[in-house]
Order: sequence, then structure tokens, then C-alpha cells
Amino acid sequence: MKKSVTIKDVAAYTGLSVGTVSMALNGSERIAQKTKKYVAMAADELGFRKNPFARSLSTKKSRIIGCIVPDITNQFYGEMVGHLQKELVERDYGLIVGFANEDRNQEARLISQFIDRGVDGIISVPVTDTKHDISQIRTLYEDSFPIVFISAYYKDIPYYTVMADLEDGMYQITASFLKKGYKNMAFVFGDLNLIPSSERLNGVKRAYAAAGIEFDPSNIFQASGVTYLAGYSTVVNYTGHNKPDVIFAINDIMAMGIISALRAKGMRIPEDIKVAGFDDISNAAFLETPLTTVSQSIELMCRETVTLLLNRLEGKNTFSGIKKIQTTVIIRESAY
Amino acid sequence: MKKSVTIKDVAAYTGLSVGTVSMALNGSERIAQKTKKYVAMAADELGFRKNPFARSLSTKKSRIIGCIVPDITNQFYGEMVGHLQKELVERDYGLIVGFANEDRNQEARLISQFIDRGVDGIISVPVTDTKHDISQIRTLYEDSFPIVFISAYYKDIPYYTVMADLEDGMYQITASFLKKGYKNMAFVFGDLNLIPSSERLNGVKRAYAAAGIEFDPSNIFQASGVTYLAGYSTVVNYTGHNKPDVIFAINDIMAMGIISALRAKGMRIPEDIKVAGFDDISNAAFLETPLTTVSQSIELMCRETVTLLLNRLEGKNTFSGIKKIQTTVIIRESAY
DNA sequence: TTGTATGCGTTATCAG
DNA sequence: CTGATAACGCATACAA
Repeated sequence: MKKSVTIKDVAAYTGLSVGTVSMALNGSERIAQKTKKYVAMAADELGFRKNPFARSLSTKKSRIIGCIVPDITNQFYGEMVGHLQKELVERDYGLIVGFANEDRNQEARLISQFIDRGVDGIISVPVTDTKHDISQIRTLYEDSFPIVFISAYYKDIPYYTVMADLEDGMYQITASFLKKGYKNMAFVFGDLNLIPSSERLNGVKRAYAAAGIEFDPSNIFQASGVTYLAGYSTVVNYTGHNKPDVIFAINDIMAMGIISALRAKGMRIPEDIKVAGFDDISNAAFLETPLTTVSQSIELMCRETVTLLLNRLEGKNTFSGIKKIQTTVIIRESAY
Repeated sequence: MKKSVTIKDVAAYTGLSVGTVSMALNGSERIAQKTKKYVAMAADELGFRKNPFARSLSTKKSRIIGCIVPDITNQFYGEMVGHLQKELVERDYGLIVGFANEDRNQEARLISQFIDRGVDGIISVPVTDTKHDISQIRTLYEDSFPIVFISAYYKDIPYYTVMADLEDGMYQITASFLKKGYKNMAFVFGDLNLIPSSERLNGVKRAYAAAGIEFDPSNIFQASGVTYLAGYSTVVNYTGHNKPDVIFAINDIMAMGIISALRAKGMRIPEDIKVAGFDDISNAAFLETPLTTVSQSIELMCRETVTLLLNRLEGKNTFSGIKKIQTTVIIRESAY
């Protein structure tokens, strides 16, 4: 690590003052074109790199965004982080990550840490467990700290969020199967108090109502989580005798777990039983059993989220409610 | 964003000097216990939070580590990032991420960006494409910038890396199948010039040699990448007539793609053809076809990597070569 | 054990 | 258009 060259060195080298060099480097309007070029060359020649710490100390900005997702093992969140990073890096922001493992306490700790690290803003997939204390989030909101939510929101703080229209997506897919004549359908969701489940459930109910069919709540299954394994276990541990025509999972990887367990029980898919997921993760079309699902356009979601956050950072007037992104039903072999 | 309280405020509040407060907060030995407690209380009361930028400017440390992986869509790398983050957060480091998409240029850009952001060190899964320029890495090495490699290394710069013993893992699994009498085995790898492929290939050859069987190089297939889709396509596009007893993929998700494509062609697994992967990703045991694979103990790998990097940061004497982590063959249904 | 003073590298303000 | 200088908030070497 050789001693780094500072703006002062560039000043000395060019015979200009520190201030001028700084402005020149930042492309200020009030510096002559000629000077700017001269400074740029000199800086280049000396191998000058801005010291980010000094810069941040002065500007109070780090150009780093913190991002918290529940569980990186879920490919959906992997893709999410990937897209967020891509969007951010293009705008010269860095992305620092944390994983909450569906635990509000971990999430809270991560948020504090991020803020203590001086991130300019936070993107969070809320852990919307109603049992837990949410005052931290409320405080952030009231202090108008730049935090935006993606893919879910806190029930009591439904602001600055970008998410798929889960209710409509679920409505569409449920309705389409009702129309085909299937009535005995099971829904494997996570905790029903959570937004991602409850919104979907609303869609389901709406579809039944629209079809004039009564919805039997016993067809809802609350799994122990929303992971591959949770889906797998739900099927393995099911002791009832009802064999639904279609099983809807809350997301794709859970659907994969469900399919796997069904196969282990000797069921054929889609002949004996149909399965549908939600998300349309990148290889959903190429699974052993290509997966029927509802596409979330995750890339679009991420782009909107980043835009929303950066607009907030730049003090622009932004939409502050819940922006819902349209979904698309995709029928594949798992539920032909 | 209310005006933040600084160390100066705490000093004023306690009647102590700025220097004393700083030391007290940092737990310096030469400050009285009593004073430390007093300062801590006062700081707490005032809601004081250290300004990370000032701190960094002074210490020249950010407590942020940059991490570059090829492709977050691959669950294996997802798990890797997860473990790295966990290890780092426990030691009060932040993890900033970048995705290189197997592209050396992107990787180089990310590394520069990270350094310009003032990361204390970098963890990288090398994009070991020999076609590309690697001088940046060499320079970093020569300047002894704290960069460590995980899961692969640059052929010409085989230092500070932690990876699974790919050669031995491949040797073990190949040998075990040779022992069972299978001889017609196909190996679907990525670019053979790359470490991850070439090391595995050495293991294969060694196993054949040990068994006294001649190895036919035409059984090696270079896929277009190492993704699910690459595996899938390799099978779909295969026009040859040779039907191997066993197909070995370079990693689990590729094996999954291969299985999927084989199934689409009407093959039964493992009856008609066996498939093995590499990595043992977290749900490999619960796939529709539970996957035979070689476990990489990714958690251990990540822990070792973080330890190695942090030791370097603390100036401790560290092992500087290639640390190989032992692998374990796991036989499951896909290759019974 | 505590206080003082200086430096860290930029940005920004205010003169010139 | 450019120069000088004061922040920014903390750590640390040196005094006391």
C-alpha cells in the first residue's frame, strides 16, 4: 500500500489551488474547460483517486445502499439482489447486503448497522411478522430516513413500497383454474398474518366469489415457512385424506418442494395432481416439471425500487404509497 | 434527518475533553473504568452515534469487505454470499457485493470500484479466463492489497485462496463408480482451461489410471457455461449416439438441468442413466431426484476465507498459498 | 488518568 | 474564473 496521492499533490503539480482542483474534478461550471482538462490529465498522470472517506465526511453521502432480504438461499431473492446490484452499480452506487432469515430482530439489527455504516438509503424486504416490534421502522419513517420496501410492506406503514400485485396475480390464476372446472384446490401459504399471504388469499377469495362458488377455508395450509423444505414437509406431513386437483404454493421454490414430495409419494404431475407456484424464477420453464406460475417481473420491480429510492435521495417528489407491478399467469406442464 | 450529535457534544455534556471521550468510547486501557461508564451513559443519553466517515478518514479503515461472485442466480453462490455475510457481520464488518457474470472485464471494474469505495479487503471468486488480462490482479498482489480468493484461483497467481479439493473430490467419486463397474462415463464441464474444470479433470484421470483403465477424452463435454441452462442445453443439443452409464456435471445446478433434459427425452434416472453433481447445495437431498454429489462444505470454506482475510487485515502472519478443504462424496438416488 | 492540538482529504464559502 | 481557509467528526501523539 503505497502512500496515496491526494488532491493537494495534484494542486501542487498543476500549480493550482486545492479548491480549484476539487471543483475541476467535480466538473463545476465555473471552472474553465481548459483547466478542467489540464487537471484531469494531471490527476491521471499522478494516479490520483478520490479518497471516499474524506469525500463522505464532507458531503455526508456514501453512495452506498443497504439491502435486506430474508433468505439468499431462495433463488428469487438471489435474483432480486442481482438486479438491485446491477441497477445500482450503473448509477455508481454500491450495495451492501444483509440477510434477516425472516427474523424481525435480525432485521432491526441489520438496519441499525447499515445506518451506523452511513448508507445513504435502505432497500428492505419487510419481515412483516405482526408479533414483533416495529417502532424502529416507524421512527425511520417519521424521520423520513430514505428506506423503501420491496415485495411487501409493513401493515401499519404502507409507504414507499414496490411490489407485485399479489392479489391480482392470485386472482387471475385461481380464476383460470376455476374456469377449467377445478374446484378442489389447496393453497399452501406462509403465515396468514403476513402481507404476502393475506394479499394472495384475498385474490383467491375474490376469484371464488366471482365464480359464485363457496370457498372452503380448510383448503388453506399454513406451512412452517416459505422455503423449498417447508413445501416438501407440508406434503410429507399431510395426514388428511383430501386429494386436491390443484395445489398452489406461495412461491416457486416451495412449489418445487411440493412437487418433489408428491413424486416421492408416487403421484404423477400433472396427471394425478397439478401444482402451481408464484414468482417465475429464471429456470422455472426448464425444471423437470416445467412450472405453472405467476410471473412477478422481478427485474422491473427492482428497477422501480431503485428509481424510487434514488429519487428520494435526490429530494425529488416521489410517489409515497404502494406501487403495484402487474403480474402474468404462465401455464406450464405442472398444471396443464 | 435531525442534526447529529457528535463526540464534541458528549465532551461538553460530560465536561471531559474530546480526546478523552474518544478513547473512553473505544475502550482504551488508559481511561478509568468509572469514566468509561460515565461517558457511555452520556453518549447513550444523547443518542450519540459515531460518524463512520470521520472515523474512516482518521483510521483509513471502513470495516467493509467487497465480494465478487460470478452469478448470484446459482444457488451455490447464493449460499456462499449468505455465509460470508454471516461470518463478517459477526465481526462487525459489512459486505458489499458485485456480480461478475463470468466476465473478467466486469470483474476488473468491480474490483476498482470497490477499492475506490475504500473497502478494507476483497473476497473474489476468480473469473479465471486465461484469455483475459490479469495484470490488475497481479498488481494488487504485488502491492499486497488484501484480496483473497475463494473456490478458485488465478493460474498465475496461486496465492491466498481457499477452495474445495476439487481434484480429490472428483477422484473419489469417479473411483467409486469405476469400482462399481461403470466405465462409460461422461463429464460435462465448463471451459477446460479454467481451474475448476481442469482440477476436476485431473481427478478423473487419476481415478482411471489407478483403476488401470484407459480414459477416453471424447467423454469430456465442454458446455457453454456452468448454469442450469447450460446443462439442459448440452443434453438437448447432443446428437451423438453414445449413451453413458453415468453423467458427471461440474456442479449441482448443472446436474439438475441435465436431469431435466434427460427426463424430457424420456430417460429414467437412475435406471436408464445416472447423474451426479458437485457442491451439495442445500436442497440437493430433497430434489425430485435426490442428487448424488460431492459436498464442498461451503460454510467451512467461507469461514476459512473470512478468517484468512481478516488475519491479513490485522497484519497477522497468514498462510499465503492454496488451502484446500476436504470434500465428501454423497450417494443419492440420482446415481444409485 | 486526562487534556490539547494536529492531521486525515474533501468540499464549500467567501474573497479576490 | 481562481485562491485561501474553514468546516466535516474522529483518532492519536504528545503534554500535563
